[in-house]
Amino acid sequence: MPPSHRVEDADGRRPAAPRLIERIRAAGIRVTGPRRAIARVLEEAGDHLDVEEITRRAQKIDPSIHRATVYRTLGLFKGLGLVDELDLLHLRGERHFYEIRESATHAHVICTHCGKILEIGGETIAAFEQAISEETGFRVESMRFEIGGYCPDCPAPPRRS
Amino acid sequence: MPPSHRVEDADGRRPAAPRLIERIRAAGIRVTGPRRAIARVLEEAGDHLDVEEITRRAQKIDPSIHRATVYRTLGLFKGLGLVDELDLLHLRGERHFYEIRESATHAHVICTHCGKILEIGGETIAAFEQAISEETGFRVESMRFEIGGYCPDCPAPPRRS
DNA sequence: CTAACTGCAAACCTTTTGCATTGAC
DNA sequence: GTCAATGCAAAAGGTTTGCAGTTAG
Repeated sequence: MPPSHRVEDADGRRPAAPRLIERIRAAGIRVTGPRRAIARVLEEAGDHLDVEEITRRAQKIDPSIHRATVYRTLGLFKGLGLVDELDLLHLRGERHFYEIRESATHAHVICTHCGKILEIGGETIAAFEQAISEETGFRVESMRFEIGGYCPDCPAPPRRS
Repeated sequence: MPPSHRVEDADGRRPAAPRLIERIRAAGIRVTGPRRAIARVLEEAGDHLDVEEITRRAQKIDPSIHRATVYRTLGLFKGLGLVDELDLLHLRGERHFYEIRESATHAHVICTHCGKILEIGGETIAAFEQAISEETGFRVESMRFEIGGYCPDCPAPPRRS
């Protein structure tokens, strides 16, 4: 599997990232150098980043930013509902990945052979959420979909029944 | 949150567990004491167990069974497609939970307030899998659904919009 | 008999925490 | 000025691994 997750958007759309820092300020939370840097890293990322990579990129902006701060900041952003945490089927160990929370929920479809990740959104997901709400009576707050399989470019082994 | 996950089956159905050990033997893999014990623990479990709990229960059968063996055995079972690994939205830290793979995929719907877990299967899931296959061209091998929200018995905070 | 499996202990890796210092508002 | 945020280092928590002894087939 490749070292980085190239993400392809199933329908070619890439929604503009909301300005994280403005939303933090609006929430009455202090705007600091590290938070600014980490927000910028997330906004400029074209793929899912793990903490190590976020730290590396944030340190290009300010080398004194510490790993612990990255963890705390991501926890903060997550608590505010600004980012989502993924683990991508643990295909790359225990590390977690982060992405800015898009307006709509989407599923991650992961090729277990080549590591390619597709994101699926739209009507399929909306209909599913609706069905879950109706069946369970839950008020759904977050959905995590991680789907593994073989992409059209990869040789799939014969089905073990 | 309660210390153990009582699982409620949305439609009252609890499918009979396949006999893990027979499937292991059929796969030409050695049947040993620890594997027998761990398989039995999984088959008798009414809820999702983490490694610590599986180890504890397996040790009731044979006290010499070691944690490392439990990890290795679960990895083996997982590789054979006999069990699934969950993380239940990380609501209980980084530990992973295991369950026997049922014939059909199901979603875990988790109340983030009281920890209750509902399992949803059936037509809703089948239709979703079908839609994903068609949209992506992937051959879907496994799906992990972890949905968080408030169950009907728990007070939901007002929506932050 | 031999390769696969196990128990044990140590190593590993990611994430969290306590504390003194710094900095945003 | 005050309380929140940060850097650092150490601890925690879960999982993996090397190795020598054991065992299933």
